[in-house]
Amino acid sequence: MSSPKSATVEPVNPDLAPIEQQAAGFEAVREARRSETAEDYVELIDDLIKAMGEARVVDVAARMGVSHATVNRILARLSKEGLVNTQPYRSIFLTEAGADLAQQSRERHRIVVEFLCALGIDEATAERDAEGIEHYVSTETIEAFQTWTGKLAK
Amino acid sequence: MSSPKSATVEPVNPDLAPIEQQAAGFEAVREARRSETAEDYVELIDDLIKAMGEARVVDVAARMGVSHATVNRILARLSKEGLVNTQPYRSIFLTEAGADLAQQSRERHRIVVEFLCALGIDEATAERDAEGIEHYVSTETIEAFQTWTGKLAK
DNA sequence: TGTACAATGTAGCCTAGGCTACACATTGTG
DNA sequence: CACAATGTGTAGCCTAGGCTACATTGTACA
Repeated sequence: MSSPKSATVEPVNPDLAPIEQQAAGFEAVREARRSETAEDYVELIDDLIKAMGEARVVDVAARMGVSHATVNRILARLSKEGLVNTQPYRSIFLTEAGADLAQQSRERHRIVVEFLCALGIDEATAERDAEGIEHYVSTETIEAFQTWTGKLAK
Repeated sequence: MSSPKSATVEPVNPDLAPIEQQAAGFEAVREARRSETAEDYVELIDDLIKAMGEARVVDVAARMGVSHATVNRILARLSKEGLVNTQPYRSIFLTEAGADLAQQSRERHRIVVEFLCALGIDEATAERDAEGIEHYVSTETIEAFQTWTGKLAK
């Protein structure tokens, strides 16, 4: 290496965050990413059941924009994790845990969208951004969003 | 299936978004996810170079909270994509494209953090949340954040 | 100068989540 | 009732990004 230095030490330069803190942050993001798929799927399945009476693989695939093979693979995982109940050639059902997660996800999603709209962002963009954002927002931030949506609305 | 229905058609129930629009949204999120790793790495590498004079695999690994093997694998991809220059056993350099990307990422990151802080969120939380959020925020929303940070600061 | 140690590189394994191609079920209809 | 069409399941391949274990290189110092 160009200059040997002792080892992985705290920065001489104070511009950088503490190592452990930064690493924990990235780990938290990776953790959030892991649950993202599950949240998106149970939320969509719940929407479909509410709106159409049932959730079918073909509809989930169309709305997620993926192949039905991908949906099947993910459903197998969600089933293993106790979020959905599936039987061959039957439509998809949420377990109680799955329904709870869907409910929470929908709520977070709603809060984020409403907040973005309160900032003056058009609804379509707010929807798109919320889809990506909602999984990475801490409880504190969600609460702040809620508070500010009320304040900005006046 | 429990009720046959014709096929994947527009919802009878109007609660659901149009299929193509929803699918495009999820596709956009997947697209953003693909560039997320690249952005995080070039930003970190740039930070390390600025703060310590060079970016080494061992430091990147410590700060990302992953093994050095993972860093090497990702550096190989970034190198293939023209974002970094690496030579065996030498420290890591950014290409011009990599430096540009780092600059943009840092800017987005800063805007998001400042906005969250303006909402009253403590800086540590703002930093953590920004790490996840910054990759999924549209240009419109970034601009709105900037505008509101000014307004809220008064 | 040799050698131990730290850093880097590499191989191989894993999960997640994409895909296509092909196999099998279900169901509406001729 | 049979069969075509649609939906569902499965196999196999790919990339990304985790890991551990082991090999190799560079550097510092005894």
